[in-house]
Amino acid sequence: MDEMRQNHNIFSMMRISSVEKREEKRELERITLKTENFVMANSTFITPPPTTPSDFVHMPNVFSLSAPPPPPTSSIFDMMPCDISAGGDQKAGSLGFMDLLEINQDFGASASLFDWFNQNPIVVSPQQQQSFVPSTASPVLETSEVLNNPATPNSSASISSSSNEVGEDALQQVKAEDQEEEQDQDKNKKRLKPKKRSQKRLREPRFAFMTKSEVDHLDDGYRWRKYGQKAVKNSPYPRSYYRCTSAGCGVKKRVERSSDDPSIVVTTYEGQHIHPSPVTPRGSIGFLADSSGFGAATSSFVIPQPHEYQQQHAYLYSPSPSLSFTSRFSPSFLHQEKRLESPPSLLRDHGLLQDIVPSQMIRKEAEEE
DNA sequence: CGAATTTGACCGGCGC
DNA sequence: GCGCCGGTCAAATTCG
Repeated sequence: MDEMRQNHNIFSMMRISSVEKREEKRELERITLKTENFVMANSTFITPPPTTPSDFVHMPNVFSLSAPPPPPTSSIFDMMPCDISAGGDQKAGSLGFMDLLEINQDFGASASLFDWFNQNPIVVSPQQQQSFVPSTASPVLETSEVLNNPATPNSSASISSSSNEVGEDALQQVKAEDQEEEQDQDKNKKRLKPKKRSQKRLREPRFAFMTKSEVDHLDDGYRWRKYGQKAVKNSPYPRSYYRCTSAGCGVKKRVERSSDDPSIVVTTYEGQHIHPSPVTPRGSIGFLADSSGFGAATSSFVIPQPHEYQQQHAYLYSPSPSLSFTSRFSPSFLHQEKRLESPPSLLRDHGLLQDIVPSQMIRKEAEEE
């Protein structure tokens, strides 16, 4: 486990809307791949310690597509191809990969990310998800597909109510219909019997990570079962689909390798684990065991943050007050180093934290002000 | 032998 | 309506 983990270095992540317009999705993917050109060109990321993904970057799923990508640098921060202020999916999202990374979090007054989520239920209605207008609205939104996950006791499902009831009704109706149809068609072989698919699929919040790894399927402490693989358009590399093997847990993830840079793996989580990680990595507890960010988080990780990093995060993720979620949420992804037992200087020696404060970033900050 | 993976078919949404 | 495409299913196959 640790060994595998050490071979993976997450250098970016982005949040992905659960209800994406295809256009947005394609653009997102395009940009996602583009980012690889900006990332850590000089870094090898072979053996980061388990707690080193200091190059974690939070990226809202809806980028400012018009924003030109930054020039290539070796900085993890410079790679961000988007204007965070463009808003984006502000739902609470998946964080499970943090488990793998043993990343510590700090959510201000909250004892943990999970606590923070509990205190700040963030969900997005499909309408809101589709528009994603950078707004000054509170990140706390109403109704979410998240709520449609019947097996998500720890999520903010309590807000959902009506949508859930409707969903259950529909499900029962669909089930009844399925029974009838299956009786008629069960003699048919493969794939001819209609399944519950007739129910409109409701997407869970998605959360994507870009990692630099030679291994496609990153070990994040959960057990996954591969259920599909598809060729990716414009890419020689296939996309693999995995599902959490725990009973009742509908978390999925898909893994694909960048066509531009085969060393880069894009892992997208969807849904929320309803169970703790079956494999609890050393020093990993609490919400980290939940890849969705909502689930079975119980512990707290409140570790003093280096002031300098907070400043960076403020710059990176809260260019506007409207991003209260993002600005509070995402910076913590950059705080993995908080938990490091070794000082940052050590990491720099390994090339892990170098350029953590790129000069270019500082310039940008000055420009924006 | 059970679990996991592979893989081609199928489903459903979406754009034209 | 049709075709494309992402996502899923499930039988067949492989693996441990």
